[in-house]
Amino acid sequence: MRKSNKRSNVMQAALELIAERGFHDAPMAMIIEKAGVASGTMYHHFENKDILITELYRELEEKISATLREGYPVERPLRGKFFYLIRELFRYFIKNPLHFRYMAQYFNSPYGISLRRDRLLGTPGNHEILIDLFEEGITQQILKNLPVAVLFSLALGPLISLIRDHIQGFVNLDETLIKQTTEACWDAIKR
Amino acid sequence: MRKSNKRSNVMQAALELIAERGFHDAPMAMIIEKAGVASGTMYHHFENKDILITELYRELEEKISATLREGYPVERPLRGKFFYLIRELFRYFIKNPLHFRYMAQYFNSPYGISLRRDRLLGTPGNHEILIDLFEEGITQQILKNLPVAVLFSLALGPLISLIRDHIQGFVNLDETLIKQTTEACWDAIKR
Amino acid sequence: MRKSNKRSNVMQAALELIAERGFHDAPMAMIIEKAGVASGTMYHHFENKDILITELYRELEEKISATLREGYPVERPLRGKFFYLIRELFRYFIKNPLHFRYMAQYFNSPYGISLRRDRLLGTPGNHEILIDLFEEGITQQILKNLPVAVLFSLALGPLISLIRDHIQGFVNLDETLIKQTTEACWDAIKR
Amino acid sequence: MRKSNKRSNVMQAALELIAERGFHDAPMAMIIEKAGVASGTMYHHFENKDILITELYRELEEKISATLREGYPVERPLRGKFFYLIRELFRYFIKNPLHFRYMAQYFNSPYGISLRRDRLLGTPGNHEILIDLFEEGITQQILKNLPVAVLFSLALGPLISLIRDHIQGFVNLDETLIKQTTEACWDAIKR
DNA sequence: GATGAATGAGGCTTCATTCAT
DNA sequence: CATGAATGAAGCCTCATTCAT
Repeated sequence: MRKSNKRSNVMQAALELIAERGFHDAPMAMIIEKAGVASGTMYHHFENKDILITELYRELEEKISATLREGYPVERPLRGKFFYLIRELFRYFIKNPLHFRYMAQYFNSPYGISLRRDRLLGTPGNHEILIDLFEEGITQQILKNLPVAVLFSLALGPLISLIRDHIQGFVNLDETLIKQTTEACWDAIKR
Repeated sequence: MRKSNKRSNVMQAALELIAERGFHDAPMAMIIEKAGVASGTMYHHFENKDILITELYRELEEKISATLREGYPVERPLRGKFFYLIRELFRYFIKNPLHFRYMAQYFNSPYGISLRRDRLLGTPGNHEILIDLFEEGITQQILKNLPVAVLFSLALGPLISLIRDHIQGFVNLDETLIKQTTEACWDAIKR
Repeated sequence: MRKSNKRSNVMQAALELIAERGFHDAPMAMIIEKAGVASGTMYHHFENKDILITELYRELEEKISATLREGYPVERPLRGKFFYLIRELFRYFIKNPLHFRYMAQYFNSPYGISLRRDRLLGTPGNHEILIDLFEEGITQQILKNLPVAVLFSLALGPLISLIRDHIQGFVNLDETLIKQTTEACWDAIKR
Repeated sequence: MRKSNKRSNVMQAALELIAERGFHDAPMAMIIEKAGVASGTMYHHFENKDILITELYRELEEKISATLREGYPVERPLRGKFFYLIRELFRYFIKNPLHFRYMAQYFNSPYGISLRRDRLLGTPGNHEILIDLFEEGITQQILKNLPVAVLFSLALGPLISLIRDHIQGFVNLDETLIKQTTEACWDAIKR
């Protein structure tokens, strides 16, 4: 007997509507209708709109995090780990453009504006993976001796920007381009 | 010929409120009150909320654009021009954090989501400056042979990410760090 | 034969919440939670909110009534009986302030507004005790020759008013003050 | 040009509906409709339902207060002043039963439960008139030496109780009965 | 008897906008 | 140009109640 699927219907509807129309223009009533539930049911599961929005963000974050951890090449050298993470992120968001749009909105709205790591990579788990990576790289003198936040931005800033272009249809990110871009990011951070 | 005082009061109030609270949480009534005008006056100057928002966006864009063009080193070599542009952008947004927040929201909302250059650099003018720069660099084999959109992302993605961190207080972008970051971006795009 | 535990939990929760917050601000869900039962259980015992409210009123009324009848001095003269009733009412409500607040609300709401004796003394039993007392007093020319309703008000109006003040902390009704007040009420009704 | 009569339309509608149906069962939409205004207009004048309710209470209080002060017999002896006040209160509420019902509900709901002087006589002005009266009476040894709150209750408790009975049709308060009742109240408080 | 997810009518309020002055 | 009372559609959420387990 599966755990209430009304709840996940709501989440899916919210994801689609908010990603496509924005927080403002995705009224509760619209989400409710798309989810095929009663309004009371919505509020039975999510106390209010803010909580729905935040909860949905957390769920997406967790999914991404799990994806990245899944095949993380613990054994490979630093460069290999870096390439793995960036490539998987590219793939994930190309495959799940709604997740990208949702998170981008979240981070650029008052909901997420004050979140640390507004890099579409918020899970403590992932965050630490990258921090460890960067710190290790600095110590080993493989990476530039810059604040970790700067390395983050150099590595992930272009990714965010490009995925948006790809979703909007301004670029076509194929595997070759992903690889080349990742290499360019590596050039930015490496010594 | 000074534009109406009331009008600029409205724009300033809108900038502050929207930057800090988001479009969805900055109702006309609130902007009206903060601006110290009557609601009728507001609609006298701006036909509706969308127009206010767009108008404000255009004004900010024009300011940034003017700033960048002002001291543009037409004579210097490509690398020097690139460093100039990136550095001035950093400086501008550090000096005008509300402009950054406003534009970031604009680009990540349905208002601006479909704008071509969602890189806080939307003006045709600037846009062309950078396009020319990149195309010239590719031809001269100074820059990597990548789509211009990718070079854009490599150059401006980190900037956006870092300025947000700086505004949020997660990094402190001083001139040294700005220079180092710009160099790293150059490493990313140069051959 | 003890009535279901759940049932009395519900009644106690309803008493407390309604007395303190009013009918309109004591939703079923809140009573349900405070009672520690499931919503289905609530409706198992009380068909709907109105019935719960009325049922609770009846229960309180019966308790007060029983208290008054318990030591009623059948033998003592009229004045003694009157003093007994007033004193016991004072004592009861001072000891059970929530009962007072509940009943006060009940009588002043559409639920009880049309009840004959809106004097916190609704039971036929008690009602008749007082009616008999007053009618006897009139006949014996001990009490003023006024409509019974007027005697009621002269005797119980001050009581209601004072108990509220006491519960609110504006007066401190000790035994001395109770006695003095009762005497004053007697002055009001006696010839 | 009269001051907005929309506002007073709203107040009148609220008075009638709430007095007759109770706070719960007088939804804003119903008041709005009866007042013949748009919902926005309602909220233009009254921030929310609570404020409407409180504001209405204050207005009624002020009206009563003004009525009592109007012909207050400053020159007459204490007893005459007392009779004047009680009689005028009787008359006022008999003439304005909706005011009585509204205030009774207000005092017995969480809105007014914590108000001092829940004696349908809340204005500082009036309140002081009665306090002065009682204190003077105590000093002059005309009245019983009881706390002022007790004298209040003895004087006004019966009035409240009787007016309700009158409005409900259980008694018919004519001038004779008013006079007799007032005399009984005087008996209660006088030495 | 007991549970709690689900329901949906309806309540309160917001908010962009209009219009008479 | 400026004012601010008025508008009403629409948004968010509550709440008594039901029903399958």
